[in-house]
Amino acid sequence: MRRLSHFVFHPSFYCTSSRHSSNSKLFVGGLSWYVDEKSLKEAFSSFGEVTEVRIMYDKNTGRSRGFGFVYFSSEHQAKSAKDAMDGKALLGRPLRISFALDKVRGVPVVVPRVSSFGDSSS
DNA sequence: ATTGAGCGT
Repeated sequence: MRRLSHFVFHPSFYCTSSRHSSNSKLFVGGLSWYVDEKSLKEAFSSFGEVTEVRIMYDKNTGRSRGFGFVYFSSEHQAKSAKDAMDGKALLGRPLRISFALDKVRGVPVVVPRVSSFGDSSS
């Protein structure tokens, strides 16, 4: 028996501490440059509850970059949608679905709180 | 106007 990679890493491997990890976030690529968020949501709503759909658009031309992100209510739905829609085609183009990374602007930044005003030496 | 792997404010 040829044993392929039985090592299935959890998507949570990339996130060490987060309320909403990437396990519920799906990176959808290979999208057509004419696909809208609503169309993508409609295409993924059949596999789970899509809470949010974000497609990256170009800042200059305004066209879609051909990739976006799909937010699911649960990891189960995201995984199911990925396993179901990954490899399929939308608007004539095959979709590339994978778990999104933890790229978020709201990074927990540590703010040094000065609780003592006795520091007069700047 | 076009192009086709990717990971975003």
